[in-house]
Amino acid sequence: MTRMTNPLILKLEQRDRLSDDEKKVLESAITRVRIVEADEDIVREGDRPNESSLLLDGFAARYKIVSNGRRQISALHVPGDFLDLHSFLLKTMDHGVLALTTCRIAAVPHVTLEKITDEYPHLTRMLWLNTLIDGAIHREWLTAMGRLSATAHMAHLICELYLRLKAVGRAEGDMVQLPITQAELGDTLGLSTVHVNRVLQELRKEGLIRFQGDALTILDWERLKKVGEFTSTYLSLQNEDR
Amino acid sequence: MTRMTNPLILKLEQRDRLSDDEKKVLESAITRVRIVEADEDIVREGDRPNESSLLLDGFAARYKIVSNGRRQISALHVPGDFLDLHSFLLKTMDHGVLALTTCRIAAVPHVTLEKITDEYPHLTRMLWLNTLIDGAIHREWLTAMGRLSATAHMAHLICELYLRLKAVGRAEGDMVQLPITQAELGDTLGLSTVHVNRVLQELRKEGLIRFQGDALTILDWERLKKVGEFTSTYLSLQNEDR
DNA sequence: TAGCCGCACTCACATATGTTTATGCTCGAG
DNA sequence: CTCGAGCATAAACATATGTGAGTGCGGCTA
Repeated sequence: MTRMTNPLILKLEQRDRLSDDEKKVLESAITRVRIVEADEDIVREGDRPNESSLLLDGFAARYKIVSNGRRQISALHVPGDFLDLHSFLLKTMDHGVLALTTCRIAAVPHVTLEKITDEYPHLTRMLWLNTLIDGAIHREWLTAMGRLSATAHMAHLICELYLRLKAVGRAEGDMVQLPITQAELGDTLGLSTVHVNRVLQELRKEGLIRFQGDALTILDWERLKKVGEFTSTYLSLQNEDR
Repeated sequence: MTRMTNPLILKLEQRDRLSDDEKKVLESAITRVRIVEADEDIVREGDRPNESSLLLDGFAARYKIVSNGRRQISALHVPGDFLDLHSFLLKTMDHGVLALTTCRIAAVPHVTLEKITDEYPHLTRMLWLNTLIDGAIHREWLTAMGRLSATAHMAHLICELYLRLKAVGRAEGDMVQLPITQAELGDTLGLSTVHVNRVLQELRKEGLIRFQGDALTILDWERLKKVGEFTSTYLSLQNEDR
């Protein structure tokens, strides 16, 4: 059940080389590990955390509630993702983070992060990079939301999640476990659940995906990418000096 | 015509104290200043810049083009903003940046940024913060785009731009110069220009704004904020230790 | 083993926003 | 002083997506 490697290290090592020293620093940055049950808040809007949460296992989402009770999910997180690394410098949370499934979460104190920025420049850049990738994903979502059809947007999201899960070793061939309800997908894409349903059926009918229970299978990667106008550049999956 | 203070310093000093030393480093980080005419690209998608562009004067936008030629603007920039600080670590541009008006742009070499991360931890955190604010704005736009009506979204954008311009000393009372066409606003909000027009007229009719030529005047700040469900937390306008 | 709850799925209908096409400013170029 | 380009505005009509009100299945829980 316990993973060998800290999934954050796995994630960062895909983007650049980490020294043994840096890995040790990251490992020891974790103070405590806790479990958060599905549908519980991990951080709340308005909080001023003194530690950042690293997702070790499970799925989580950043979200905001607007006046009429509608919800928008602005980020979906998979193991290896920092959920609120930005709270280290932004201080006040401008959104909440909730567990979509049972989550295993490691805490990294902000004082430790500060120490890293004081003493480990390259590691600092890697953490900075981590938040920059979040930003790149936000921009991609904005484009998809503003200018793609609902179907294309959904295809795009599926491509992204598949690659991100694969990058942290959570894909089994063409299949990933994606324990997200259609209502949650709607809150992510800015759609009603009814329309999410319509759109998923279209992707299924086109033979692009299978989605039974939590198991999402990519049936035709090339066509799915084309429908979703997906290119993976923004995920920075290249390993290079940073 | 020339501004006394580097507007980046103005922007950062709103968020935390900068030492004289840090300010000197920022000032001398600039190699050359260039002018880019309206509608010209400042950086192109796919580029791998070895310097980042700091906007000294003018308006600029990050954008992406999708298959059918439609365009989505994922960020609007005002003086003091870094246009592609993220290219320092992301390396490859996943979007273009274009000048909306004539722009005065300073170049900061990536080698200089690397040196800053090696030697100036606090200044590094301030630059990191700068990109985190970009990210916070992206999230806010996602929420507005996904869950607000077109009218509310427009009101929200206007509130944000007003505050951001004011924060770098570009507001004259309730008025700001906003040289952005309705087509560009549409590409920002994910709307057609026709609908942008409808929505602006509604805001005018409601007595919330005046928008003549480039001059945007806030007539009723409180109601505009309410219509746009706007709270400024995400802009991190608080001065505190970071 | 019954019953309930969450979730996927449906249908009929409503509407916010898009599309197409056209008009008339305003301002700069010549 | 005229012309044309770019932009804001307008009206008629089209459509993607939302809303409201269900049904039914599968898996917990008592």
